[in-house]
Amino acid sequence: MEENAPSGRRSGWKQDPAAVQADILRAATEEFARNGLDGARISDIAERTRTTKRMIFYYFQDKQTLYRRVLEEAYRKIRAEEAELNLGALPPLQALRRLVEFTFDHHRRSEPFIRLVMIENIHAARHLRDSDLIARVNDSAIERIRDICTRGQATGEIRPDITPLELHWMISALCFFNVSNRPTFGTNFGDELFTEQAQARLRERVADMVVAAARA
Amino acid sequence: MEENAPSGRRSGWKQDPAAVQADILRAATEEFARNGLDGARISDIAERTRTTKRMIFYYFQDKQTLYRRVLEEAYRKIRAEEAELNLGALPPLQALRRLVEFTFDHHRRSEPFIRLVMIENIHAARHLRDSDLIARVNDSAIERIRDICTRGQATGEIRPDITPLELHWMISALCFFNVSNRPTFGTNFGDELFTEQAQARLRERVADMVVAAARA
DNA sequence: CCACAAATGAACCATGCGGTTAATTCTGTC
DNA sequence: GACAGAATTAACCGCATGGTTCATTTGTGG
Repeated sequence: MEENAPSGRRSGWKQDPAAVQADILRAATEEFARNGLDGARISDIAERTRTTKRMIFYYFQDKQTLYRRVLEEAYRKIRAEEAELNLGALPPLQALRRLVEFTFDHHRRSEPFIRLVMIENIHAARHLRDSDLIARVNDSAIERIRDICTRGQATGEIRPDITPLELHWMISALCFFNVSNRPTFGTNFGDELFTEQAQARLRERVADMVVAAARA
Repeated sequence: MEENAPSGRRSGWKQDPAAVQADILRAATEEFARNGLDGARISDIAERTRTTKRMIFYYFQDKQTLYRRVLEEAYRKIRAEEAELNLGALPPLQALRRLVEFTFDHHRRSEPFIRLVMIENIHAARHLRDSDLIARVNDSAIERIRDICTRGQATGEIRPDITPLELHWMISALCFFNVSNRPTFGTNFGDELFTEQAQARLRERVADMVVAAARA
């Protein structure tokens, strides 16, 4: 009686549209992250799939729409991962440090997402702006910091003249750049900062910087 | 008797190859910075020029070569501008602060360059690596900081366990991100941080952060 | 089991675009 | 002022690539 969830187990079935779409989205994410919107080839995406080029246009109208869906999905996934972090139990400055460290690690593990954001910035966030789905997915990121701030400012541990948005900007800048600009930075100045040890050290330096910026 | 400099005044002359090449390079820089390597159209570049598409291939063999030349020229120009800054006269921490503030302002004014670097990062710095011209143009950036460090560490103002490379990384991250990710950041969280006042404030926050990270 | 829709496959199409050909005009030289 | 080589123009080309057409298969509800 109860119908299976669309992409659930359908053993015996020959068709599973939801799975096909998910498969396309996965392949497209890889391809767009690797080569950008213009650089990506639909036929290459198709080859990474268990289906054909035809189906890509069947489920997603055109290249731009597919790209937008990829972007939406990537944001959704990343924010969901971030949401798992529970900082409410920690004292404000410790929570902040933990958030920075987590973000540093998380960004390093999320190169495809970082690259999609880079690509979107090259395109002046045109497609991001077109997407209504994303709009309020990001608020949670700020809310998490706002909570830290209000708690910390109540106890006097955090200076009153800093905003959650500024803190988020700092954290993002340092953690994002570390992944996004590794190629040119490494080429220009060597890869010394990208060994495991150097990265661990950098991680603490970044945490120190942000905490120091917030401390009263 | 004395021949004019290639791109100098050639009034009366109908041909000026050097000027044509410079013109192409200028137009190509605009186009590549705006649309990326794949997004840029040679015909669009030609239209922004006083010459034709054919001449682009005549002077620069193909699209990739043109792009590489654009990249080289952009790096050369930017490092030349940065070199004008004279920090030797200032005490170490003051020099560092001045460097951060300068870099913050300079990056804001150099969006096309920032975008070229973003684009190059998307391409894993492939073309940058191909260019031998650029290799040691960047050393000066590190040397400038190294000088500050050695001076500051001699007097004990600067902590001994920080490297010029780390400082450069911090400065770059904060100043670069401010320009590179403005589109997505603004779209996701609003443009509050990008007003003149907020930017001025951010500029000081960034300077504080870096100086604090360096201070013993 | 039939009708109808959703899903799929193979072959095809239009054209934008990077790059070229070949002929023409400059410019400096002997 | 003729010759050689560089600079320039206009017209052209191949083909990769986004997107489509049309026919066929697969699944579902009556």
